[in-house]
Amino acid sequence: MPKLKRLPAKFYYQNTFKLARSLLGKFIVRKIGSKNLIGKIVETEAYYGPNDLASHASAGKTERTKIMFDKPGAAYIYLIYGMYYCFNIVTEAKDFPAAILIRALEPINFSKEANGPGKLCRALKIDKKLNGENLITSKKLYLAKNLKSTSTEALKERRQIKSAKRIGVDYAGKYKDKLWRFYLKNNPYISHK
DNA sequence: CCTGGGATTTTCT
DNA sequence: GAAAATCCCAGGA
Repeated sequence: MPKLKRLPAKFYYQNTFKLARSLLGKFIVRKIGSKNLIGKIVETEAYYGPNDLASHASAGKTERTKIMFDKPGAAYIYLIYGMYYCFNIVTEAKDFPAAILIRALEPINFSKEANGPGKLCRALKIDKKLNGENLITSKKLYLAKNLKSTSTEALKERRQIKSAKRIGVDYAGKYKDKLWRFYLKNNPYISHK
């Protein structure tokens, strides 16, 4: 088990695309009762700004999407296809809508599959009750890094980052082919190749 | 390898 | 009333 340290507010205050890459190799900690479920992030997707047609925020600020306009470090969680929740991390300054969808985790101390945004939320028991949760202060859900990771290990992992088209957004016009999905090359837990 | 459909419900038009 | 940032299963090539 890696020794983990919660990521500070500062971590979330960086450009969305940089952050989407920085998140790879970091850990999600989900506390349920006295137990922690821990997974390593291996795949992310960026949704950026009011013009990105793949983003919910392109339709404007609504009851559902208002969290995307919040400050960095908020959790945006929504129900998709009537069955699955998706977990996102809000980025960019207040009132600029952007978020990063966490698409896949490598399970560290649990056995359920988490290779896909819906499966990930099912495995970590993330639902709408956690929508708007502040990841910087929350006791139930937060992000962390490996305290013992050396700089050479971190560098090695950085070199494993690949980018690709986002999944399931063929309707998004000129935004559908943006290479805004990021994943760790050769990691067996990513949702798509 | 690929394509298509069903499950299930919130959200927006 | 249709669509949706998904997943799983069946069937065809």
